[in-house]
Amino acid sequence: MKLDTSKVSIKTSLASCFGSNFQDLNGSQDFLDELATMAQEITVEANSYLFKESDASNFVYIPISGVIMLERSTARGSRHVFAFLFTGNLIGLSEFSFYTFSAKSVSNSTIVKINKDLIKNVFERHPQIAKRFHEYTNMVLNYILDQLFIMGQKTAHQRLALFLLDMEKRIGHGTKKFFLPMSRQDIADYLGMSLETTSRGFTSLKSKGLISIESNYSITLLDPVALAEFGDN
Amino acid sequence: MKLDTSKVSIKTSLASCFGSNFQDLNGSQDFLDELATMAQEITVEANSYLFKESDASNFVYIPISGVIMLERSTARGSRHVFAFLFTGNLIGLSEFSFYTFSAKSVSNSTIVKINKDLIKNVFERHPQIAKRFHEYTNMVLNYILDQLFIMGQKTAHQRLALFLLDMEKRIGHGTKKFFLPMSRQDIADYLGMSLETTSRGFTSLKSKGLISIESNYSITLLDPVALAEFGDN
DNA sequence: CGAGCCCTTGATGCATTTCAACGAATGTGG
DNA sequence: CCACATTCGTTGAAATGCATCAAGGGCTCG
Repeated sequence: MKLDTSKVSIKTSLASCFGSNFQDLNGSQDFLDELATMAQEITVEANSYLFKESDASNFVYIPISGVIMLERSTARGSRHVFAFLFTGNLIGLSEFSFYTFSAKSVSNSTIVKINKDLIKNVFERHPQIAKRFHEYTNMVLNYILDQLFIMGQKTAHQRLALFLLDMEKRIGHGTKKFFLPMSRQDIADYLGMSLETTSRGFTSLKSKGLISIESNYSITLLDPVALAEFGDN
Repeated sequence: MKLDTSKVSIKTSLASCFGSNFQDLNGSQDFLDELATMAQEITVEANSYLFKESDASNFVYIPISGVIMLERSTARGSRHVFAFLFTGNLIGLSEFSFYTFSAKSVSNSTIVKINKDLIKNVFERHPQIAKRFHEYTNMVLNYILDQLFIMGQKTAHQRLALFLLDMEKRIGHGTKKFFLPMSRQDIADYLGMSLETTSRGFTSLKSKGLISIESNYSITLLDPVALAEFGDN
């Protein structure tokens, strides 16, 4: 029940949710103080669940390290992955009282867990912070719209190319070589295709000279511009 | 520049955005008064644009009658339809200063056009109304997540079945026979498939005895339960 | 070294797109 | 009101993309 809000990792994660000039916002200190006493830092093992579909949505989570995957499973055993979330992303922003998807940790993760009532309280006292939060929601909405567009219009291999570009931006922050934390199956379930098609996609992008595969989880984008062009066509 | 906020059609549209007990909310009268003097009711002809992608997003729109389609077009001429919006839906809730899609009227429409500054102002004065608005955003987000799931996991004919069920709920409000306002091409671009596949989908659902097609735009769901089952599998 | 897991590759079949032609509905000008 | 043009929807045939089934390869861990 004690969170060290002076840690750089926590500060940067919060800044990524609430804007880079978060510290200057009216009420930010009050918010940080509340977090320091009421929020907690938890660790989650790889492959275990943060929460499951239809659990009561009492908490909001912000990953500090590691990767979280949001998923939903169908009546007939198949699975859909909605999103991969990294450091500084925000999980559980829904205003519904139950989660509509599960959150599973892909790797060992460190996560800040915040009581939703605390958040709501802060929002009521500090409209500026609430506003930032809603801007974040809006950004997410736009991100999902883009994803919807990709799902509707692109071939499997194009979706994979665009996925890798997105991961480069979010994991590698522009470094062409980066570590892909999720399995081929996870990617397949995210992009709405079979595991085999994902694998063939990797092979195809490799043989086109667009990427190189050092190991299953280490990828280098050899030609991001051409990769983007391939994805956009 | 004068809006008759006492009209039933306008009241119901607002209620649908801001909740059924909107009138009881703190500040709702103030909001209505502002709308009465500052908002306007406009009419838009079929096939004309309310706004286009990358226009400055200065207004928020609420359809009173008619159908609006949100679309984006690609570099190479293809088009994606994000959503069909009906009476009481809300358009342009983005906090970005430019729209990221175009809004096109499918039929002749009547629309309430509200200046975004007015909205922002009201939200600052009345947090309760702002909150309703954000709940609405959240609902939209969940709706799009469902759509993403459908796009990733379902076959073309299943997507069509689920689309028809959604339209029944939103247009017919549960009346099995209803008027489909959009063309086959619009549906195809919404569901991410070709016009021909859409057409074959209609034929297939008809021959399965799930729907009947009185005319191109008049559809009856003969067996909604079976249709839902077909879509869910 | 062997078991198990994840990934890759090959072969086949089905779903969907594409190309092409036809039919139905709608609108226009004579 | 009819002939014609035009738009929109349906249907067929061929080609393609992707899923599925099945087998093999490579890595990791006991």
